[in-house]
Amino acid sequence: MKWRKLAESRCAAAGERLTPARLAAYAELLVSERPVSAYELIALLEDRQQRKIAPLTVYRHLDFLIRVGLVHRLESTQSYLPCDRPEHTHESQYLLCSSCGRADEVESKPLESLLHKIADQRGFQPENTVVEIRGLCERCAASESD
Amino acid sequence: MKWRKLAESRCAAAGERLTPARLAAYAELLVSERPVSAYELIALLEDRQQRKIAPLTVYRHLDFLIRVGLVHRLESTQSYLPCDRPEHTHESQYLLCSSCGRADEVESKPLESLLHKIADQRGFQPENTVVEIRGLCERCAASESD
DNA sequence: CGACGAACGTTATAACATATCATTTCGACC
DNA sequence: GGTCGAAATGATATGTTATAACGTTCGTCG
Repeated sequence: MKWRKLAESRCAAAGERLTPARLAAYAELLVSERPVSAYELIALLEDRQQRKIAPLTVYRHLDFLIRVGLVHRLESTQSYLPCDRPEHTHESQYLLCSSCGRADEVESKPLESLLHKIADQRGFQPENTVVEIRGLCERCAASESD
Repeated sequence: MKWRKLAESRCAAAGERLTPARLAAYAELLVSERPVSAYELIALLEDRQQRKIAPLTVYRHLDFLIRVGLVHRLESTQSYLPCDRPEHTHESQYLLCSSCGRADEVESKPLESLLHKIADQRGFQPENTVVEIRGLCERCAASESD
């Protein structure tokens, strides 16, 4: 249950309230072993809570979780997943397996500094970066070569 | 009209047919000074041709143009733009200005090799990479600081 | 000219996301 | 404890992005 304290401390740090509904959405992402779309998340929550949930509700919770740094959005698949390293805010970089669907979070300082250098050279002020490498993870690559 | 010959040669190289409808979609992207969404493209084409165009039609044309390497899709904004360097197939990296909406294509070999190195270290076989740096372009940054 | 596959058209629908406005909850302050 | 205001939620509707299914047309090649 370490994740819960972590979530609480992240929210406290951001001056935001971690309500039961927000926590429930976050918990659902945590138990999923791969990124889920907003509508998949709705279905999961409806199933668990046995009641209807409006899309907007879930989108609001996702926005919140992203805002406080507990969740990331994958742009190339329009899906959401808990941040692997929520201790601190950081830029996200992912390896996305097109076969099994899993996402592997990477944190490469050299990559980040290179991205900023590229932007700087063009007088560009980066606000955030999207880095998503799509391909086959080690396991799927091995089984495909059979 | 250099772009037309270029488009033709790209399609010929890919063993694909460049039909009038495909060319029209490509031309429309070329004259737009910023990335357009699929539905914006539909509206532009309908306006120019004075007839209804179904979404699927445009999506097929976009798929085609992407397949032959004439067009790129921006994942973080779900929009499409002509490739700046269609002479050869390559990975795309973009600087996206959140103020004026313009996209600036970058081709950084060091960045590409770093991305591949990161993947390699994890036994990951990349198929394609998404790199989109969002922020303020030089001009917009200058005018915001007024 | 006939057969085949690629491209296109039409209609419908699925998937993803936001707008608006009313209501409730919760913490801060008295 | 009461009440005020901001934040969160709920309900309903709608906007935006993308694909499915199926039939028709068009071009190429034998």
